[in-house]
Amino acid sequence: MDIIADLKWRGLLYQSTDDAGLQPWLAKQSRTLYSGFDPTADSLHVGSLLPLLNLRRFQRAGHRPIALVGGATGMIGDPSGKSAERNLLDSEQLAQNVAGIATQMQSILDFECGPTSALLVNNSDWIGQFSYIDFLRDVGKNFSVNVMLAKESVKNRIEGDTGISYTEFSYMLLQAYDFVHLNRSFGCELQIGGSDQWGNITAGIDLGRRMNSVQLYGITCPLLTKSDGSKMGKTETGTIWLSADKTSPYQFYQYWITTADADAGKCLRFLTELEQEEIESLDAARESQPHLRESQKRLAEFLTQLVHGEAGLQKAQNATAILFGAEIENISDVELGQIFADVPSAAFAKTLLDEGLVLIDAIAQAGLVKSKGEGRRAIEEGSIYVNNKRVSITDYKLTMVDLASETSIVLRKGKRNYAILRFE
RNA sequence: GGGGGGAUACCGAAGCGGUCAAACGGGACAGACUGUAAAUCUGUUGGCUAUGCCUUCGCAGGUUCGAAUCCUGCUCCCCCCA
Repeated sequence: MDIIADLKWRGLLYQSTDDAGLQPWLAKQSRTLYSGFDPTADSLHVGSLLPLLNLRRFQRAGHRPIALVGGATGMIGDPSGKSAERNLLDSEQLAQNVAGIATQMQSILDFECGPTSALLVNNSDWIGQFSYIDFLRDVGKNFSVNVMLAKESVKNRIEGDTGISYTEFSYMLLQAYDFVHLNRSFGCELQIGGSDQWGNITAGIDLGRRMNSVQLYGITCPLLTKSDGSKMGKTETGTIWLSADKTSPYQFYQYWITTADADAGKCLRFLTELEQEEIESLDAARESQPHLRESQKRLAEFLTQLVHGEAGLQKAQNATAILFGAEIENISDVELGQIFADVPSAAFAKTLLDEGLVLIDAIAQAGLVKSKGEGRRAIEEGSIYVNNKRVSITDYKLTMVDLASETSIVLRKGKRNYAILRFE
């Protein structure tokens, strides 16, 4: 199956600048394409997976991907899809972010495979060179404000209440120039991005025609949204990051395991490389035996392995097996330490166990509840577990018999909030 | 500059002298049911040394036995007129 057909059945092809011509054009020879990433943090998050995987699909189909990190444009802020003016990042923070993102991309794109090796570029390398006057003369001259005003991203902001600053208004020119620069430097001819990037992509194509007299291509994919309308990759507690330091492999795995049935099919198509046949059989299984949650398991497995490697996946699955298993007992400190590496913990003196440590105090200090009053309620409601065993005695005291390992007790509130108590 | 309205817990929003730690809705957190899903149902949602005590209704004062509620001043927000 060729790349376009693959994208199509996955539902990843939203718009393209040349529906008919694209397929033969890509089939003819290896092409160079790019997608941009915003360095708003020192790690990518789940939202970046989709474009990154798309680059990867193209790479596996024999094309050369370029991941562009917006070191320069990140200082401006893309108005597309945003209702308010962006906060600007300072250049030091930006450099740090770019570095962090670069290492993460290496697990997804192949940077050492000969002619189709992925490239990582930073647009501050060329945009930073420009003087304002030069930029206006060489690039700005090619833009019609009338056309720019008509672009969706700009129009929305002008018609909305927030308005748009001159800075963000100019964003489009920078991204358009990126495309032209990559075309000149690397022969890049195709830009891919989310559907909110359409205006920026076509701006780049126009500019390419004017400045380089070349025909460039662009395609967009749908934005990945959840069936309930909320954003993929965000939870109430925060963003799901690709960095193991920010989101542990276990948490990452768990995020996908709990994917709603309604979203699972879409996620499998958008975010995995499973074959059509397998995905369709997972669809069927989800219909007939939803409780087995095969789709969610495959999804979590694929993505955790991709982002955190085989070792990360192992850790996540191990932790899952124990945490969602039966009562925890006869486990070693070492095992416990690995499984609960990212779980908050509190340390106490071992002697406390002799007279007994009041459970309410323990869960409060471990951070499972905000106050003792809340802790009291939680126990009354039956939402507190010691070593995965429910305890509903309000004045329960932890003693030596509650140790799950040599020195630790595992506390849990609700389904999946854990804390470790260490007694040394 | 003139006139009017408003500020209440995570958010929205009632309350307009005592029975107010403050209705109701949303959210959140739990429990039941399930499949670590969705939907549904139930409970909880200021703190504590806990049948009581303490701190909260924009800020600072005041009236009163008693104030989120009344008065004075201040700060901020919205609307109308200039």
